[in-house]
Amino acid sequence: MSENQSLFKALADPTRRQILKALKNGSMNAGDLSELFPISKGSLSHHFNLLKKADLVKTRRNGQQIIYSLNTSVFEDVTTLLLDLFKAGENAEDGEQNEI
Amino acid sequence: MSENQSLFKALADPTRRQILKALKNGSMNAGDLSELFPISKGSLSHHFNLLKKADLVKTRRNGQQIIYSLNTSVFEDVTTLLLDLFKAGENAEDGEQNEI
DNA sequence: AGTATATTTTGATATTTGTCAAAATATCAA
DNA sequence: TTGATATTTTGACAAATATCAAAATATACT
Repeated sequence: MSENQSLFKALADPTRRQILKALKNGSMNAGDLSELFPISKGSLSHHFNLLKKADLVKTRRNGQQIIYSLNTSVFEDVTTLLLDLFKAGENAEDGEQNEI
Repeated sequence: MSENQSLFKALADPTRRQILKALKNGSMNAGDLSELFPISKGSLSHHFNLLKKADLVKTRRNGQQIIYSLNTSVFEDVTTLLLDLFKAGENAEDGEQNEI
């Protein structure tokens, strides 16, 4: 799957958007995150995985825990992609046409 | 489906993003759009419908043709939603918390 | 080594999504 | 009104997705 596609797909699920929102003000481990959602830890882990593949979150391990945090640098990418979708005259330069 | 959800879902498909991109520099009718894509007109019409529900495109009829154009005002909404997802300290105001 | 805790992975399943072909609808033009 | 063109709608189907329970993995503690 293309990089952009995995990014848009990752944003298309409400649970994943809630996860991002929960991480806005600081990192959280998987267990604490799981208490915010009424789904199994397995399902949540699946969502973490998609967010990670889309480069929307970073992880580090601290002992038994996996700590998730936002990868805010991707935000700029999303903005660029949206501009590319909507704004006439703001096309990607030749040869670096953004994949849509 | 919530307004935001239909918006994110609509953006999650590559064909639909291509449609938006094709409309960036001006409106097009359904038939001309269909020549840009290797899928049936029925399938394309389905995509048009989702884009319309997400308020990403507007339509008008001109005789037998349906003319699609971008609804650029929604671009601001998307930007707001993304800020709400990523930027700490830029939360929606109380009582008008953005649905995610 | 053995047990407990945190998290991910796997396999199964129900739902959603994108697609096509064919039927239906709308408009135009003779 | 009849026929042609443009588009949407419908019904069927395959592929993708979200979910769960259970098994597997990784780390910590005694």
